[in-house]
Amino acid sequence: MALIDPLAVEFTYIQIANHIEARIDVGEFKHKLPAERALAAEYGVAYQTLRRAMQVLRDRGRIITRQGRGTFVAPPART
Amino acid sequence: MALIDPLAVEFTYIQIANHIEARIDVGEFKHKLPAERALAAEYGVAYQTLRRAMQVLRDRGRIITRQGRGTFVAPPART
DNA sequence: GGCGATTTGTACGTATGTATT
DNA sequence: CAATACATACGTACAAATCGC
Repeated sequence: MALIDPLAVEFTYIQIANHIEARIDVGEFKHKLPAERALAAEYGVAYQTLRRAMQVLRDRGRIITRQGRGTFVAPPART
Repeated sequence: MALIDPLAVEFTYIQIANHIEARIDVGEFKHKLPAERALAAEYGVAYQTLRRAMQVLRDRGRIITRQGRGTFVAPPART
């Protein structure tokens, strides 16, 4: 599965952020997400690159991260 | 001048962000800031660490960064 | 309370790409 | 076209918080 294309228009960390967000939307991740380093390995990117993607999702309000605990799906924002 | 103390309570990139912000406030930087790599060398930290500090200042609304052009002091926010 | 395992956080140094001058 | 300057990406090491035993 050619998930990440380094030559794509979108940057790697944006592609990953979008992909993880889709996995949240589809219900694959309901509560706790895999460890950052596990996700980095899964996507075949550097840890710091995956951290960037996570930062994007935090900015989008989709995840909540706590040191030592993990990363969790954020409750849907009230509309 | 022991600018950055790796053993301080604040993280390196926060210390640097605060220090650069003070230099802006004091009028040392009025328009254009030195290049990121020059600042990294001046503070004796890695380029990516200085980039983090700059991100903090962008978040604080103190600077504006443009690829290929440089980093500039942001006009004061209206109150 | 201690200890180890797990997980996120910071920091480093480097390479390459992209935009501006 | 060359020099300058910001942007992304990699891989690594160590620190800090949390959890289970």
